[in-house]
Amino acid sequence: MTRAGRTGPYICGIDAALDVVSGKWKGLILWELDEHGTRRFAELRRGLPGVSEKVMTQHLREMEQDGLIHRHVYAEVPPRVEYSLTEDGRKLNQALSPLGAWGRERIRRDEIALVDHADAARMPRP
Amino acid sequence: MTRAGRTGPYICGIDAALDVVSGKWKGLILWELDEHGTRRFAELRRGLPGVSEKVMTQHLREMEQDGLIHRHVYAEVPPRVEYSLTEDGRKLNQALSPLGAWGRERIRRDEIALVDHADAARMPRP
DNA sequence: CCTCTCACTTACCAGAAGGTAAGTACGCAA
DNA sequence: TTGCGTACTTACCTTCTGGTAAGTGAGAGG
Repeated sequence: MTRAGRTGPYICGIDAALDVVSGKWKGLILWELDEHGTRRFAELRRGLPGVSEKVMTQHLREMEQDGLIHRHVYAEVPPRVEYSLTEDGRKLNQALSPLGAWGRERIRRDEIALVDHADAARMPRP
Repeated sequence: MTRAGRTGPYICGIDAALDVVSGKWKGLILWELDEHGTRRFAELRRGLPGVSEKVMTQHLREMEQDGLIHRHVYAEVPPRVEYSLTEDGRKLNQALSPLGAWGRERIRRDEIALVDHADAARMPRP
């Protein structure tokens, strides 16, 4: 019931953690911000091919409420908004890395197809 | 498109891993099975207060398809079915533990309420 | 005889999540 | 003047998820 109480109550820590990452693009947003440090709305969106603007803002707002990211608005025209990870967000990302390794291993082993982003920047993903 | 291709394709490893744990009770099922080694359907269900039978079977079937758990049916009357983790499931559980730690820390810090299971066995949760 | 247990299955329903498409207010480039 | 880019918001629609309630079929216990 504190400021961070977007949902819950929780049964255990995993429950609480999963709740916070379980949006279709949240893992990717976390990873993008960890890679680049600071990103603007449109940059971030270009990094996640397929997100709609609506869901993008929804996710970002929730992650801000959950204390995972900072949102800095510059009073300029045209508008400029920059997103970056909080300490908590960075820690979450670190906690996610073994999970990423597990997933990558399973993709490799089972030869599950990865999406082909012809236009997206090609870089290693978590 | 192999036998394990319940969903996908995936953008990254985290994506693949989250897909496999993202059912309301899957984290708990994983943890219960890791704790007890082998559990029958009704035992498992009693360990997760609130699951419906329908969702319980759904989750178990999906986790079996995903290669996380074994399902052993004894040809007896009354029916007996035992569930246990596969090697892959055990590894996933290990990969989830930093996430659990992160979540527990956040619960502690923010004093988010945990559900009170008056009837459930009281033991530490991940 | 009635009820409970086991491990489900089925039909139905409510709410959440995510997608599309359009609108907004402003400046700058062509 | 038309369109583009910025960072959104809003309305609407579809799909997914999980919940309830009931049925199944045989055996064991009161």
